[in-house]
Amino acid sequence: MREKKIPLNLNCGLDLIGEVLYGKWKIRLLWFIHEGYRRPSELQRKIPDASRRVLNIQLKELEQHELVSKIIYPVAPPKVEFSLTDFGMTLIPIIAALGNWGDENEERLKNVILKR
Amino acid sequence: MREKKIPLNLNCGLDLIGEVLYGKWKIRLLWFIHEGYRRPSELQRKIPDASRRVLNIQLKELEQHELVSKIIYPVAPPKVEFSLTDFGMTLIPIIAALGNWGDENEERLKNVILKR
DNA sequence: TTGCATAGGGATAAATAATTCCCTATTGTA
DNA sequence: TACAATAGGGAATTATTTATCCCTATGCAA
Repeated sequence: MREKKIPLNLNCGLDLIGEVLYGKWKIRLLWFIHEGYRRPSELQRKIPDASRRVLNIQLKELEQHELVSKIIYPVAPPKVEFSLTDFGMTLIPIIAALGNWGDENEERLKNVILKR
Repeated sequence: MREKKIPLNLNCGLDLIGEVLYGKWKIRLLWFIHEGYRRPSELQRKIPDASRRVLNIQLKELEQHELVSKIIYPVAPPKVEFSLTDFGMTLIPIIAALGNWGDENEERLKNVILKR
């Protein structure tokens, strides 16, 4: 998310949450961090379909939005750990609900997504 | 969503729900239909920031994914009505949770989104 | 008869998002 | 010494999504 030409909509709760949660991998990042995968390389391995680059970028945005915090250990080779902030933690039940809905409807969803 | 070059990920519930809910206006469309705004022109007026075109496209995808159904009345001028399917209805509590989280954290979210 | 409301599609342009490839640096291991 | 793992940024390119503009059609009201 760099400068936008199209003005932001921040009119309602759905606009607001959209601003911080849009991004192909953000919800999964939050979820995996919550599950205890805190280092960039671990997250990378959990989400092999995403490019390293995008994960870095989206992690940085999550950090700017105060959903995760980042600790850089001054060692070599470098060590970095992410964790959910208290604020980020409040999203976990909602993300769980999203994932559950997807799991519960797996059959049907695969059908309608792929049928086209 | 036309042909994709990048393969779909349908590994977990989060992937699946992402496939049907991604799209800038889809969640809002579902919500407004749930609130009783069923005609395309009404939805348009509720979401003036979206172009007519995209709303049509996203409504069509929601229909293909069986979250909404569409009735075309054979009259002139044309009349069309959308409604949530039973399947789509099961998303409403989750969408409500998303919206509530956004509303409850309005201050903070506006801050972190705009501070940059 | 002009204009508006209805619904929606095609073509194209613009904006945004994500990928790919290549670069820096350090330490430990084969 | 060469290579892997660690973390991450720059540039360029591709993919995807959304917006803009223009078109069709019908019926009603001023």
